[in-house]
Amino acid sequence: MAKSTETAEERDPVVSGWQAQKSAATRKLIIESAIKCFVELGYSNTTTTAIAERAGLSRGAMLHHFPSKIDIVKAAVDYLHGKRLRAVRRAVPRAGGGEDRVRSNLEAYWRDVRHPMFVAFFELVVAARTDRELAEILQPAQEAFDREWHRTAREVFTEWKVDDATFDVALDLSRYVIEGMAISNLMNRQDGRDEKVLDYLEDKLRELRDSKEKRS
Amino acid sequence: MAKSTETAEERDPVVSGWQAQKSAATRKLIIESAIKCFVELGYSNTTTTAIAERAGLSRGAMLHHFPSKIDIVKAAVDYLHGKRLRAVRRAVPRAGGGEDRVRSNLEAYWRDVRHPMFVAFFELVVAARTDRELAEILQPAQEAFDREWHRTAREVFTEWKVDDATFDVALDLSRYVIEGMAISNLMNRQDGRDEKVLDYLEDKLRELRDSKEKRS
DNA sequence: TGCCGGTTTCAATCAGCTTTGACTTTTTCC
DNA sequence: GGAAAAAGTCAAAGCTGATTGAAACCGGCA
Repeated sequence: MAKSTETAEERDPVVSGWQAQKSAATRKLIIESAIKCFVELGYSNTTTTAIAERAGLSRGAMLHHFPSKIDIVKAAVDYLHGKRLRAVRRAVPRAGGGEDRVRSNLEAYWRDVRHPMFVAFFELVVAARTDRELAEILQPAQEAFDREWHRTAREVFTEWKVDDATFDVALDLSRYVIEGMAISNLMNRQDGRDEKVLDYLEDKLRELRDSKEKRS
Repeated sequence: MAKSTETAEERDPVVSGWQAQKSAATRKLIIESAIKCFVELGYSNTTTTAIAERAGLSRGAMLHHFPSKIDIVKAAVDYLHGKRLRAVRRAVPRAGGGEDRVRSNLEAYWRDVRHPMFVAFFELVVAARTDRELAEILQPAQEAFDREWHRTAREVFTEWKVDDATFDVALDLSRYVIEGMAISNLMNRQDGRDEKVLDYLEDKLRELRDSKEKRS
C-alpha cells in the first residue's frame, strides 16, 4: 500500500505543503486515539466510532485518512513499534556508565513494561493469536524488535565479557521475569513480593556478568 | 443465581434423575465447547452460536441450559478454576519423592502452562482487564488459586528448609519465568533458548533450596 | 488585490451483516 | 399425559464500510 511511505512521516513530520502537514498531524492524532482505545477498551472492543470520538473527529473524517479499520491498526503497529525501539535505544545507554548499569537497566525495563504503550502492544499480541490478519501485521514488527533489542544489548553492554550463550540466558531471563511480572500485575497487585524478585534477579545478573570471563 | 449450586454437579455428576444426569452432561459439553472457543477464536470472538455449533447443539437448546452468555462464562471460569487447582494438587506430589523434584516440577508447570487450558485462562484474564463483569467473576477464582498454590507448595516441598521470604522468591521467580516464557511462546517460537533459561532456573532454584537452612 | 476552479478535509446517512436474547414449536423421556 | 429438553424463528441493537454532500483550503489569474 501507499501507506507504508506515509508512516515514515509520522516519525518525521517534515513534509512540504500546509495541508500535508495538517493531515499528518491528524493521522497521528487518530493513531494515538486508537492506542488509547486499545488500552482502555481492549483491542476487540475498539470500534472506529470509539477512535473517532476520542480523536474529536467525525467517523467519516477519520475514514478519509484511513479507509478502513485495519489501516488504522497497521499504522498503530508501526507507530508503537517505532516508539518501543526508540525507547530501548534511548534507555540502555542513558543508564549511566558506571558499574551499576544492571540495576538501572532493570528498572528502566520494568518501568517501560508498565507503560500504557506496553499494554497496548500486549493487547495487540493477544488479539493476534486468533486474528490472522493482525498477526501478519504484527509478526514482522515483533521479530524486528527482538533482533534489534538483542543487537543493541550486545553492542552496549561492553562490560559483559561472557560468551554468547551466557549473555543470551541473562537477556532472556531478564525479559521473561520482567514481562511475566508485568502481566501478573495487569490483574493482581502484589508489589511487595515483586521487589524481592527484582532484587534477586539483579543479584543473579551480576553473578552471570562476573562469572566466567571467556570472551576477550 | 441458582447456577452456583449446579457448578458443583459438573465436577461430581452424581445426580438423581435420568434427565438431570443427561442435563448435567450437556452442561459439561457446553462448558467445554466454550473453552474450545476461547482457545480457537479468542474470548471476544466467542459467540453463543459458535459455542452451540461446537457442542453440536442448537442455539436455543443451549440457551435453555444457560439463559445468557455470561452464565456460560461463569460456569467456564468455575470449571477451569477447579481443573487448574486439581492439576496443581495432582502434579506436585506425583513428581517423585527423590531429590530431583525441582526439575520434574519445573517441567510439570512448564507443560501445564502450554496446555490449551492455560491459553483459555489467559484469554479470560486479558479480556477481564477491560470487562468489569468478567473481572468480577474471575478475580475471586484467581485469588483463590494463588492462595491455594502457595499453600500447597509450602506444604508439599518439605525439603525446602528455608525461611518464608526465600521460599516466596523461589516460587515467584519460577512462576514469572515460566509464565513469561509461555506468553512469549504464544507468538514467537524459539525453543532452543527457552531450554537454557529453564536449565538456569533449575540450577538457581537448587541453590536457593540449599543456601541458608534457617527453618528447622 | 480579489476571485475562481479544483482538491482536501470533514460530516451525515444508509444498507448489509452479525450477535444477542426472547419467543414459539417440536421432540424426548418419565 | 405432562414436563423437560431441544430446535427453530424473530426483532432489536451494534458495527462496518460505502455513498453523498458540505466546508475549508490551495494555487492560479485578471
